[in-house]
Amino acid sequence: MNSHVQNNDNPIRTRFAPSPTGFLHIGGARTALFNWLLARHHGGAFYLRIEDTDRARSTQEAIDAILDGLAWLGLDWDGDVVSQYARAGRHAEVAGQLLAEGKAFKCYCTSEEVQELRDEAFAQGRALRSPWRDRGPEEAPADTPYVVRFKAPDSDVVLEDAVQGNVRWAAKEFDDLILLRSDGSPTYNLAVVVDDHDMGITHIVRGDDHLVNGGRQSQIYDALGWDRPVFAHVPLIHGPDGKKLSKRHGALGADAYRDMGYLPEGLRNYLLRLGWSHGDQELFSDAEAVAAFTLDGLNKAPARMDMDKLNHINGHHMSQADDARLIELVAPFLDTLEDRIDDPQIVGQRLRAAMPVLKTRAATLEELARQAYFLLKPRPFRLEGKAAKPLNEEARQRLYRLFTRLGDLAAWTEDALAAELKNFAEAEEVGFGKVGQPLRAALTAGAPAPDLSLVMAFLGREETLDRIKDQMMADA
RNA sequence: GGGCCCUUCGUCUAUCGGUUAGGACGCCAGGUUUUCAACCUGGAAAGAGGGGUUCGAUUCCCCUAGGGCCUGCCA
Repeated sequence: MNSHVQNNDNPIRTRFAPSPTGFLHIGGARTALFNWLLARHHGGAFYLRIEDTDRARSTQEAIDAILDGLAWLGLDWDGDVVSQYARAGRHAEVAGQLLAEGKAFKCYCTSEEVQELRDEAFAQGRALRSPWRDRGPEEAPADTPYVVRFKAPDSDVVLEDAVQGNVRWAAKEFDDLILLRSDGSPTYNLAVVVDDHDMGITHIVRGDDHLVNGGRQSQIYDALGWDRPVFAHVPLIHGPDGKKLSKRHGALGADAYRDMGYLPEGLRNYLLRLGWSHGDQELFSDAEAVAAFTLDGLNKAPARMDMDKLNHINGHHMSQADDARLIELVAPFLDTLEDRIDDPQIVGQRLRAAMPVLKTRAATLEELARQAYFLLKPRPFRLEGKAAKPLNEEARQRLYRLFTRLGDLAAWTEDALAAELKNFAEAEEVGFGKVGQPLRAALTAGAPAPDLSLVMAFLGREETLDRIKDQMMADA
């Protein structure tokens, strides 16, 4: 048990709080996953809040993309989505309280003055301090715009982070940060603290790019006399080169992974193991993940994206997935295949028969479609190049004899077919290759496919015999 | 410039002072073999460098190097 587990009187409440300036990228997806898992593990609640206080950069498209991404990943949130912008009044109210208590002040500096102060602070290796923090309101110039700044405390700051441990900063490292802009709107650090407090958030799991903000926000919690939540700053995901994750290295939206044919549970499992571990266990079902996830397993070092491992893990979940669901999910990928049978009844029949086998052979839905293609190839088809090679005159005559025997076969099952092929090869007094190669060519034209007895079982007697006949009758 | 965080096989990681440093992906070899996969067996592969502390350091401390984050009237 870790020290952050809450008792039943104080259930865990987590949140994911993206700013709607783009899609749900892979790092955000992982952060959301951790928060979701933590809440589900403890039987708590997981909330979604959109940090849209920057009106110029927030878009409805981005909000929709994030919601879609979360929904696809299966990370369901509790309650309504909270808009931070809609809570601006409450933020201003809290800022007013801080002002009244002398923990914040109005700063009348012009942007030029601030720039000068900043340069000076920078040169001295300390954070910015506004001269207005100690001036009385009587000195305030009339009709001059002001911002409300937090009066940075003089004491050092210690953040007790569940992942990073205790992190300490000297008081001079934190500036008098702006709480309310000159137009009265709240800034990030104020809004986050107020919202997390009001929403009853107990655990904040987010990227460690917010670690310093955790220090700043701690000061605000303390100034307000509010209990600080548990902070857990998780390392960011890096690209394969160890540098910041770039688009070509997988910094894609969740929808891009969906379009590449990954299963949500596959991506979830992969993301879970990126920066979190549970002994030697690599593969997790959803139930296992929920049961095993605690903050203890979180790692401190950044992890790199590895598509090979994603493929492997996704492949495992493919083989575990429900057949009917896969048939549905693979449809759009089948549509990208050229020249295929599209009779829904035949397609459905063959896919249902073959799916239990096909799904163990593919890492993604895209690959599953390629593996299924041999089922949907319209006949008659012409063999070309390598695929045509096994079909010499001798092989054609042998195929004819096989054709006859298969036509008489009583039961058209995998076992019966396997036995029949074996018997046939023995009767012909040839190695199985002399039978299998031409037969495979005739049935699949070189397309990837499973064992031949399975191929024939999936295709059915009629289609199998027709495909063989096609090649017996084809021009040499 | 300042502050903070990070550093075990190529990659993801286990190890909570004493291990032949374990597992997974990938890779290599072999097996299976009727295509492509899958699968099975085996193999190569790691504590960034330097100081300490200790009977003993991957593990604790310091320095260096490398990487990252913050230093906005962005979040």
